[in-house]
Amino acid sequence: MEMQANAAAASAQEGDLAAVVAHANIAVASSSTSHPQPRPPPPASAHRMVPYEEQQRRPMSVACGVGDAAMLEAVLLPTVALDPYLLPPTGSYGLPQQQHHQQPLAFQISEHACCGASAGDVDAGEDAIKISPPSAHAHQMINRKNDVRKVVCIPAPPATSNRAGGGGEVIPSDLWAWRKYGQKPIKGSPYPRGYYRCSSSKGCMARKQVERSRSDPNMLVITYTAEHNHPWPMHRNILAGYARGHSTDVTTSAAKKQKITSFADNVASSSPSNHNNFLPEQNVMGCGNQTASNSMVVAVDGDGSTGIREGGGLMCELASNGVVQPDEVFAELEELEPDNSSLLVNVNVYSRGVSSNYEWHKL
DNA sequence: CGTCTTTGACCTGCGC
DNA sequence: GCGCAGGTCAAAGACG
Repeated sequence: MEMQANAAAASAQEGDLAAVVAHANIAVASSSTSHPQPRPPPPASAHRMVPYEEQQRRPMSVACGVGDAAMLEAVLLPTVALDPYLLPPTGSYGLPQQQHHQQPLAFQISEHACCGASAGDVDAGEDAIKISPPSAHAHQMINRKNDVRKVVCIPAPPATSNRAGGGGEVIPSDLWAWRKYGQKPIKGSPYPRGYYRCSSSKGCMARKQVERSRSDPNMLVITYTAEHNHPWPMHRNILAGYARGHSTDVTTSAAKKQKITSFADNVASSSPSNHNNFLPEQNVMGCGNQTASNSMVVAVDGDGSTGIREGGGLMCELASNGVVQPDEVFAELEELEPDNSSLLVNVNVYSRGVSSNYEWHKL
């Protein structure tokens, strides 16, 4: 366990974004795949709002401006239950059930999310992550085939033309392995819509559509359709997707990929006991210790009335007694991946001088 | 070699 | 029934 956690930290020190993300993924995957069984619905407590006053009272809090669901996922996943369309399993797949219930879950998903009535008419005017809660019917769409969709609006990285003839869209990873199977121009929108399906499992019906908001090109509208019917992806699929998908935007090399793959393979082939060692005590991003004071709040508000918000961005606050220190990880990310920093949506990191205290602000 | 993106063709649902 | 638009398929080629 310790060795693997150290490997993650060591990789972070080497400044490889892909490796860091991969390690985060793997840490989750190694835990989740220890319990390959159908995922239960997220607990109702997942959407409990924590008053701002309570957040302020919390010692050793972390406030982070986060604009990327993937970022949230990578950082917060081990202790957070989020939209099951977005996150890998955290219930029976992930944390042991007991700990899952003990978790003072405080991940906030606003019910004022901006998601529109249809994927083609989403107004993503708010500069914040907007995630439709699984239980909120107002944020579930029924398409013409009567399947439920969920829409996520996130700040979009700047469009690039990283491949000749390609759309050049930079899609923030949500850590599932997606394979693009189509792209269509959408009437009334200058931006094409990309179609992705889960590539982790052949039988998985999970799909997502990605397009820029026609009203706010700085926002990406991601529509998820169907759920994953398999555990959190691991081994090489997710890594291959990540490495390729960002290869032209993120500094990569054969050596780095080899490192990532090797790490993944090692984890994948390690014993179940090793898998369990990643979580929850020493998860990669240090949100692990399951104590009553270890909580996290993310408020995504549409009206500013709940949660904490600053400068129009998403504010996240958490108190962490984690083992691995995230400031190192994200400082490395920011330092070494300037071109990819947009994927992290300006998550500026600084330390307060106390090892377990961090603040991330969108400045 | 495996997995990926790209892209034109095809299929399907919906409105008129 | 027809046309439009959205969604999917599958072949070709790129990438590591």
